[in-house]
Amino acid sequence: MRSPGPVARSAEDVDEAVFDVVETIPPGRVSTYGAIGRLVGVGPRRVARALSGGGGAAVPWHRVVRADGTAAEPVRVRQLELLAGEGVPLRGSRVDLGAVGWPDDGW
DNA sequence: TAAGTGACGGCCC
DNA sequence: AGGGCCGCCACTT
Repeated sequence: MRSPGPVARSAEDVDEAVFDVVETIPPGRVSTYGAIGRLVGVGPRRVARALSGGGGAAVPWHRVVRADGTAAEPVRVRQLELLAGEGVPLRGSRVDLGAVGWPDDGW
């Protein structure tokens, strides 16, 4: 029928899937590369690669941080700035995922 | 084809 | 709490 085994999606489709999920993150909430990857069905590094390629102004890339709550080096300053700007509580230069993590542990 | 690289993550010390 | 190691995976050289 459609796909015989491991979902053979094109690289572009994976990017789209990642952007789609990221756009679902509510303002004031923050997710991680690993969490997004789990929802999409790819590894965290693949998610990072998708976001590094841009994606469009509609994609709130700043709501995606590392599993330990720190921001990726190339965008660290800018990202913390944007997060603080939308009311995300920061502990130093680290996001408190226990408080604003998304999705909720139920996923 | 092999080796290097990166917006990562989990484990161990 | 901080830092090193190694595994992962797609892309580049």
